[in-house]
Amino acid sequence: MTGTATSAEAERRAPRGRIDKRQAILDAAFTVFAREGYGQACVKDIADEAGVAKPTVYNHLSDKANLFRQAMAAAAERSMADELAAIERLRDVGDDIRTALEDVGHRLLQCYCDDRSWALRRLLHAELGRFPELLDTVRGHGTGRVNDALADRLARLSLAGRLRAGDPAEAAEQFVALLTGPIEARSRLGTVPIPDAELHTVARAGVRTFLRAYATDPQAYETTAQAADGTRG
Amino acid sequence: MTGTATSAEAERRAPRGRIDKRQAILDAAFTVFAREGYGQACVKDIADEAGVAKPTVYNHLSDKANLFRQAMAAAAERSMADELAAIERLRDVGDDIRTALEDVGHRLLQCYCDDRSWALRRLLHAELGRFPELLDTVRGHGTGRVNDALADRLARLSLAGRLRAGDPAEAAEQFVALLTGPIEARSRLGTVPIPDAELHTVARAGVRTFLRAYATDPQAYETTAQAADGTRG
DNA sequence: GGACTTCTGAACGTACAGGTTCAGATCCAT
DNA sequence: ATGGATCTGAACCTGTACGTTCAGAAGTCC
Repeated sequence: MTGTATSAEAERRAPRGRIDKRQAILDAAFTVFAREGYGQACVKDIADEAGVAKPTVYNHLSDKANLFRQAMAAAAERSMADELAAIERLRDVGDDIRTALEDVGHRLLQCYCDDRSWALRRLLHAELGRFPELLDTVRGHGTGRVNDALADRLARLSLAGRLRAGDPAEAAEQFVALLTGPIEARSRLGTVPIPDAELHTVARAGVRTFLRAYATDPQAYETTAQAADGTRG
Repeated sequence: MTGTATSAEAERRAPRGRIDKRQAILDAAFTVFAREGYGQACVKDIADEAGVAKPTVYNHLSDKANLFRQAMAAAAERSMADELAAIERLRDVGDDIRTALEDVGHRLLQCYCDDRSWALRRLLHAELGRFPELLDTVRGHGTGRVNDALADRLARLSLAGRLRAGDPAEAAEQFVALLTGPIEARSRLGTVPIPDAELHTVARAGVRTFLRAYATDPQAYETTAQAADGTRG
């Protein structure tokens, strides 16, 4: 479609003998798979998107299936790294747990609402039947590295007496659920962008409920102004 | 899978000419789409699954796309009816809100964990790009009929002074999130069956957190024994 | 510059799925 | 039983996508 030689095209074609086409192919593959789904995506489109000839794709990655697996793995790695980075912020909670949790919640929601992140989950759901091993690839082998990391942070907070004692894994589960659950519906499964203000609102609401249930002194937080959000579709 | 097979079998041998094959076709279509995904499912397989010739499929439902839409709509209707029925139980809460909520939570989780229900969500996620109108079909035009119904019930409970006042839609959102979030991970997106005991555990945990945050007198519930579950993968 | 590797573009073989056609069988109503 | 509707099974057409092949161009290393 964009096949005619524009200047942008010339630039993309410049490094021709380079070996780093692989990354471009994987990126393009994820883009196309995300747009079309595994079944409907065709390798030619991926090659075009990557600015590469079709045989080059088969040269670097043997199969369409393998191409899909690799692309998903790469996307998952990036996505997971972002979320883990967001959680790291809980390593040094100041005086205000509430603000810290809201901050982390907001960052997690930002990761979660990224286009690539939505696409990753959509493709995971979609192709789990055909690629069962994909679940471990994406979640990071276990209950999920994100949940585990969050559980670790919450456990430390419990130990420090800032949160109620209990199963940290369960608390992490519920914390994430309180954030992502509402987003799923509001964004219409990722098809509608959510303004950052609404992400804040959802994060605040989630953390409010979480703290009411998990704070050692829930009443302490009830004084804080919590109304007048009014961000709802 | 066996369900449709038997019904298809029964129809195949008894009345061959007359009968609404339509329902059999829609059932079979959903089964096959659930197993293969839209792109990889082929109409021949659906016809076979329904015990019907291929032209008959095209006779009743013009397109593969239309076939998909109709099959999804039918499955969604059934699924939504089940969930709404579960929520109806909140119309007459006795003395014990906690037990009532746990009961509803458990029933909702049972609906949610049904094979067809998982398949419906998987297909929705998967094909939302190609069939955007599907979201309204499945959720029931709006924030989701299930969420709305639940919000109605919670609003009444708030008005009766049994739950804290606040946005009922938000409470419903969070209630559902606290239930379904943990299930998503535990069942590995529906690929692993969850024993009913674990559903109970998750429902109890979700309701416990929900009530700590939303009950008018949270302390009243803290006396109840809540430990010794130990159901975790 | 020359040898070696990689990439390109286009063609090819193959397989398979969507959708149609048609003659014959089956069913329902009268 | 007869007529009309529906279903069947198989063949058929067509488009498309996977994966391969190959000659030649372009980059890389000596």
